[in-house]
This record gives sequence, C-alpha cells and structure tokens, in this order.
Amino acid sequence: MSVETTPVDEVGWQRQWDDAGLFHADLHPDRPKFYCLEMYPYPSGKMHMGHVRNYSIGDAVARFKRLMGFDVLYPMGFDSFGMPAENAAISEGGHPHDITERNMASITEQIKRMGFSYDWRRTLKSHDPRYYKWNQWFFTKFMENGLARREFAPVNWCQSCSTVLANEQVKAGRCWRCNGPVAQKEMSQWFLDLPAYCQELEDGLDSIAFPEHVKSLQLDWLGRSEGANIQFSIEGREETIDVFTTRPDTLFGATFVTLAPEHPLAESLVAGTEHEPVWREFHDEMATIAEFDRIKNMNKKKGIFSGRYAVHPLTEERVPIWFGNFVIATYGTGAVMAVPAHDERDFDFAKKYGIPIQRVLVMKEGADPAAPMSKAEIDLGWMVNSPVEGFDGLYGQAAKDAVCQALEERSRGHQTINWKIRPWLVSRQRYWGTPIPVIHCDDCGAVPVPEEDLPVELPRDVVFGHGNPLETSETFVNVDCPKCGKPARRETDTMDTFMDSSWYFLRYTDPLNDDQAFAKNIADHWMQVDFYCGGIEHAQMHLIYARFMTKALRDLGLTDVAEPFNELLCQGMVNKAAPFCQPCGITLPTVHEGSPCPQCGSELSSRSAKMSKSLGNTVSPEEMISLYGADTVRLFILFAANPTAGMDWSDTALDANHRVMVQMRSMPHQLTAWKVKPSPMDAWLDARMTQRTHEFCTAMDEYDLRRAVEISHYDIIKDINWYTRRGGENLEVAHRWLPIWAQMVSVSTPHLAEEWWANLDSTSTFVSGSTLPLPAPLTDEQNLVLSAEQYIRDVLEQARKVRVVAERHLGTSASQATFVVAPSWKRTMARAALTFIHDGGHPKKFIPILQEMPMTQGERKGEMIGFWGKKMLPQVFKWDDASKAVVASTMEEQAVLDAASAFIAVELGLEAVMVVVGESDHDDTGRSGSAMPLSPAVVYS
RNA sequence: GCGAGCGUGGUGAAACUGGUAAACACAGCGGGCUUAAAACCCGUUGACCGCAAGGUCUUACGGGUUCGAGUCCCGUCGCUCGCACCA
Repeated sequence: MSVETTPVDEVGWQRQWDDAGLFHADLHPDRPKFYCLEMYPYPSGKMHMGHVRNYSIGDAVARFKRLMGFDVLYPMGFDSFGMPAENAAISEGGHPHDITERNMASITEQIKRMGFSYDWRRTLKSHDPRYYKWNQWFFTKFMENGLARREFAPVNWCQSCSTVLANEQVKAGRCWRCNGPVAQKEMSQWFLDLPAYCQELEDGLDSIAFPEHVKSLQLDWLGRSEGANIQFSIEGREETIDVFTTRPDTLFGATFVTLAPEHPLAESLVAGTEHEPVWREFHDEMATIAEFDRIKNMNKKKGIFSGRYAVHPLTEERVPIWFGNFVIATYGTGAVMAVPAHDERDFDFAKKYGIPIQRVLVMKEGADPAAPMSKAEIDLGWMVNSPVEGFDGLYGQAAKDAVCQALEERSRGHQTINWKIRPWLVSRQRYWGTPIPVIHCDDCGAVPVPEEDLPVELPRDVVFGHGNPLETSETFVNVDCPKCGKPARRETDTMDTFMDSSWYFLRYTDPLNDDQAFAKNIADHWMQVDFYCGGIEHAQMHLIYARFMTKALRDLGLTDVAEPFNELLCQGMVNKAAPFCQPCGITLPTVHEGSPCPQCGSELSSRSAKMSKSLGNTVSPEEMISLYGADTVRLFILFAANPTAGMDWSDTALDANHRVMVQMRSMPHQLTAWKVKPSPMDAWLDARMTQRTHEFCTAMDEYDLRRAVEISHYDIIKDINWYTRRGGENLEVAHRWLPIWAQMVSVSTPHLAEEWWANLDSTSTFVSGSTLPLPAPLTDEQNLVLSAEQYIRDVLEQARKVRVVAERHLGTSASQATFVVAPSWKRTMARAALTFIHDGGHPKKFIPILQEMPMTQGERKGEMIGFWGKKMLPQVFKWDDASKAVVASTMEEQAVLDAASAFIAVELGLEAVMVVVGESDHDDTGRSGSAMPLSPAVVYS
C-alpha cells in the first residue's frame, strides 16, 4: 500500500462546503428540479461498505445534476425506530432513545467524512415526535375514511421478537428480521386496507422506471387472479359457503368442498356432533403449529370430514364438506370447491379419502368423455358430461363465462378478481415505534386521539423485557375517553416501522413544518423522487408500502402525486473473497483461509461472497478512508463495477485507484507548466475534450457511472499523454479545459476537484457549486481532425504487428518503411457500397450497381468484381460507424500520413518513412493489392 | 412446480434497436527512464497456424432464421433470484 505524501485536506473542504451552505436545496422558479434520494437507513452505529456504495452512487448523481443546473434536493436522515435499539436496551441496559441517539451521532460523523453533498438541514429521524406525530395524524384520518381497521384475525406471531408481523414480513415461514419461527395466533389487531389500492398499485408499475425484476416481484406479491366467487348452500343451514376459484369451467366436477380448519363456520358445522372433537384437535394442531413446520409438511395432505353436506349451486347435488390442512384461511374466502379430475391437489386428496372423481373436461376436442383418469388433467379443455344442457363442447374462457352466467342467473355466484396481498398489519407489541393514537373506552369503543392532543409521545417510565413495555407505564395507559370523559385505556401497540419509511420522502420536501406533514405546493414541486437508490431487499416491503401510502395520502388531498419514485436503481452487493470448499459446496469464514476444509479436509479455493460479519470478510470503511482518503474509496467503488452489478472488493484494485488519485493531483501543475506554444495538435485536444465532455454527460444521464468515471479519471489522462507525445503543449488549451475537467472529476472525487479548482485563475468559489457549460457539438472539421488522428493510431498499431513478421523475412531489422495507400477506386467502391447498404439495399444486390459504375467499364472489370466479393464485402461490415464515416469523409489518407511521417518514423524507430498511392507511378512496391481504405499496406526494407 | 434473469479470456467485465467479439481495468510479460527500486511512459496478452501485408477457430451445448447471430427463435444442460398445496 502506498501512502500519499501530501494528502488532500478532505475534511477542510467539507467544512468549507458546510460553511457556505453549498448543498442547501432551495427553490429557484427558473431552474428544473431534481430529487435524488437513497433509501432511509437504519442508524446502526457503524457505516458499512453497503452504505458507502449506496451513497457514493447517489452523491455522484446529485453532484452531476447540480453541474447541469438543476435545483437538487438530496437529503439524508434516519429510520431510527425499530427493534435493534430496543433489543440492545434489553440486553445491555439503557434506553432505546439514548442508544439510538448515540448510534446516529456516530454514523452521521462517518457519513460526513465521505463528503456527500446532503442538505443536512433537512435531516429526519423517525423517533422525533415532530415526525411521528404525522404518522398518528394520518392514522386517525385513515380511521375516519375506513382505511384503518381493527380486526380479530389469525396473525403471524414471532415468538423471539414477541410481536406480530405483516404477511410480507414472513419469509419462508420465518421472521424476516430474526429468522425465528412464526406461529399463527388469533389477536385483535390494526390493519391498513392496502388491497383497496391493488389495481392501482399494479397499473402504476407501467408508469414508472423500476427494473423489470422489481416489477415482477411486486406483481407476485399483489397476486392478481381472475376467477369467480361461488356460493354453496349448506344442507339444513341458512348460511352459505363462499368459494373462490379461477376455474369456474370445472364447477360440474366439484365433488366436495374443503374449508380451512379456521373457517368462521367451522366450529358451528361440527358443534355437538361426533366430528367436533376431531375437528378441534385438527384445528388446534394447525393453529398453533409454527407455519414453518406446516409448510415443511405441506405435501402431507390431511383432511377430516365435517359430517355435513353442501349443495351444488347448479346441479343441486349433495357434496360433502371437508376440512383440509392445505386451505389457507386468509386467502380468497378460506374455502375451495374441490375438483379432483382437474386439479392435482384435489386429485391426491380424493384418492387418499376415497372421494369420487368426475371428469368434466377433455383435453382434445371430441375425445372420449368416459376415458379413465390416471392423473388430474389441469389444462383448459372442452366441457363434457355436463348434467345441464348447453355447456358441453365449450372451451376455455367461453366455458368459464357460461358457467358464471348460469350462476348469476341463480344468484349463486359472480365473476371476481382476487388478490393475494392482504391488509397491511401495522400493530406491533413493541415499545420503540409510533404509538397508535387510539383510546379504548368501554362505552365508545376505539376512539382516535383528537388532533390537538397529538403527538401521543412515548413515555420513558417503562420496563423492558416482559411483554409489551408500554403496558408497564401507568401514566401512559390510563387516560380519559376523549368522547365521554370516562376512564379509559390507551392503545399500547405501536406502528410497524415501515410506516415511517413509507412517507419520509414527502417530509423531506418540507421537513420543518409543524403545522402540517408537508405543504402541498412544496411537496408537489419536488415530487416525485427522480432517482431512488437502494438495495433490492426492499423490492416488496418498503416499495409496496411507500407506493400505497403515497396514494392514500393523495386521496386525503395532501398531494397530487400518485407514484413516489420514478427511476429506481438497486445497487449490487459488495462482495469479497472468502474460503470455499468445492466438494462441500460451502463458503467458510475467513479464519479458515489457508487451512483444509473443517468438514471434508480437502483444500479450500476461494469464492466471492457478500460481505458479512459471519464470514468475517468485511472491510471497514473508516480504515480505508484513513489510509487512502474518501476520494480514493469513492473512485474505487464507482469504477469497480456498474451500480447494479455486484462488485468485488480488491485491495490491489483499491491501491491502483489510489495511484490514479496521486497522479491526478499533479495534473493541473503539469498542464499549467506548458508554454503558450500553439501547435496543430491543439485543434485535436479541443475536439477530443469536447467529445469527452459529451460522452461524460451522456454516461451520467444514463446512470452509467462506471463509464463516466472511466472518462474523467482514465481516458482524459491518456488523451493528454497522446497530445504531448504528438508535440502539443499549449498553455491556452490547458486553461480552456482544466475547469471543465475539474467539474467532471468533481462528480466522483469532489475533494480533489476542489483543489484543482482553487488553483485556477479563472474560477472562484467552489467547483461543487458550479455549473458546467456544455460545449457545442463537434463540427465536421473537428470530426475530421479526430478521424485523422485515430487513423494514424490505427496505422501505427498495424505497422507494429506487421513488422515482427516482416523482419523475420528480411533477416535483419528494418530501417525504413513505405506505406502504400489504397488506390482511389477501392475507396470509391467502398463509398458506393456503404451508401447502397445505408439506403436499405441488400448486400447481395450490389453487384449490378457496381457493374454500372464508370470505373468498372474498363478491362479491370472482372478483377474489381472479384475484389468486391472477396475483400470489400466482408470489410464493409467490419468497419464500425466511426470508420464508415471516415471512409465517406474528405480525409485524404496520403496527406495525413505525409504530415505524420516524421512522427511515425520516430515511433517505429525507423530512419525514413515514405508514403505512396497504390498503382501510381511512385509505387514500385508491388504490394498495393493488399491495401484497403483506412488500411494501407506497409513494406519494410 | 410456476415466474424472472443469467451463462463471453487467467480475473472483473464491455458490445446501442442483429453489423462481424473480448473495449476498459486487474493480474502477467517485454521495453524506456533510473546506480537501483517505486512512480510514470510505451508496447504486448482468447486459441491455433503462417508462405509478409494474413488465415482458421472461439460468446454453456445442439439445431434454426439471416448476406451477417453473444444478441432473434426452438430444444438441452447448468447457475442465481423470487413465489409456492394461492384454489
């Protein structure tokens, strides 16, 4: 690791930016706005590389947009409610508030050390009553408009977190946070009616620039399915059983009905019969078993008969009612019609319990309706064996429609759309969150806390460790009913912390407002978020809640915004190599490096794995910053991989990036040491820098940050090297481009850029507050200058390759070279062919055109046509667009080479370089046959 | 099982709506400058062959469409992610 001798004073620049209030987002009516946001972070005490990557990306975008003249809103704050702080309070003593504040102070300091351009005035924290007051206010509004409801329902209970979880927060039957088992528990809980917005949430995905895989994840969660609700009446009962099905076309094959054991009618169906104890045992087993185990045993279908019968809505036949372990109480209606002939699950179940299987579809038109069934035939088919007239022969949607119509005529069912996503369960039996602003009164029920009494603040006098801490605060719990004034009890559940992160982006637009959550005109001005950057792990929870909440707040009249985020970028993981055992297929902690596999004893290879504490392959940002500085870390992170790709941490690559930074420090010094000495190369560097500036802006506009950094920190250095190698050293050119280069550099390594900027006479203040004047597009002349230079580089490269073989033939080292430029008829042919193909002509049809051209009218006609097929046709497609443009341009190869012949001679270490046109009087090499446009033949001697 | 995506050098990876691969970087190798090293600069690096100006092969595998396929279509294999008795 090399150590910089004169490091940039990064902290000094950060202080100056801060003092100047450079990144304060203020409104200028004459400027476009840009809202750049990173996902609301939980304030753990230490910043990790994932943060650094996330914010380096966002900061580069924010800084670029400022250069482009936008008003940029780029805030930072903390999702500071949540269980880690509460758990820390329990395990180490202390209070979540103090732990959170301590962690926030520490991580804020580390984030600031990176020099990100946040408007720190706008910093939010969820646990600030000035913020969570509005969670409570929204909640009371939602109670008024019916969006918030209290329901007694089976919910997911995580024992180790001792709280309930929303459906989205259960992953494979386990808690998303602690990975502990999740059990079903019936409780009275608060829900937000997210399904009310299902259709809009699905449709909205078409209007925003989310990555396709995120859209697909969201569609999965919303889970739209089209089908029908069908009512089966129950023999001897008034109630009906509603079932949901996507296959009404198989209704005639329904030979039984299956209910979830927790179905609301279940208990009453079996009450007082011999089936009651069996059901009760079955129900209790299902209700209390951890869902994880239930899923594990999923393929063991289990059911019990209720002793009751339902009546088929169309045929009036008796069908038995069963309870099944595979029916989910909260999906659809909690009941299914079972069609064993055309559903695999029902088929297995019917086989196991000896229930009849009735074919009602055939898979081929006109097939035998009586064909035996060896397995369920689940595809769409043609209806057969219908006990009612007018259905046989119908297929697919027509069959479904016909059945639904028959049901509607009898008022026994209707078409409907079912969604998998369920109401958002927002109650949590934990302390460190927003208190739900409700007072329970024996007479008035659940009464919302009046607006003037908000916020309901978290009390400090609580005891942690035994159940819900809020229940231990007498002063909190005991209140009078706001309606009738009698003694009542305060709600002790707090809100899911995803509530906080579902609208924080709106609060950032107007963070200090104490009269409203945010002023409508201000929020509408800044929203929506133009660029949102964060991890893929929030693709379904946070990003669904936030979209829902935005729509719900819009419907309260608070904004006009329907979608919170437009462009979403999910940055890739930060990985680092860790030991890997090929035979066992496992990645091991880094402590095993260099030793054999602890399980099988074989030698370990290495594999890149996500940085994690458990593997021990983490890298501390603090340490890297202290060794190399923030700029180097930022450069490395942006250059190592595209934002969306996973990146591998590499110490050697980091070191290489640091060398670039060290080298770049001296660039202005080097350039301003040039003299006022114009040369023909000045026009080239002018054109090149113009081109680079445009390329840079295009890359940044496309969020191709890696390419942008490559231009600003690598390509331009090479361009300058080439310029000086070709004899350029004009101070005026340096003065022209150093400021713009500094601006490009400032996007990723702002501290270095400030050093540059400060040393330029022509500039004042800060590069970070400047705007970049986009140079005029390249003129034709400039393009020609660039082409000519590229031509020389290509010719040189080719000449080097040829030389090795040529000298083998010469038997000695070459002392001179003759460049034979292709005779003009070849270029004429190439131009004609390019025009022909460009205008849509088919390559095979070019020969007739060629035969008509004046140049082919002589005795060389046959030779030229042969040349076309053998050499020119493949070549025409090998040229890239730039080369094609050069072929079509007025560039004279001979003139360009003549002008550069001295340079070429020096580069190749030759005494003399001659240039001749092939087939001319000067050409005595006899090699012009192999010369092509842009590719002269080289003859060494 | 369903859905989405992916498969390119020693390595990380580029390649726009099909235009004739491997840009750029890392690692390696050769050279320059140095007493020497570092830094820096220049060159070189998919494979095989070569009669000098090049040829042949190559984007997991097998087919197809096309003047032309990493890119489009069909099939096979492998990997990643998400969902999952979802009715």
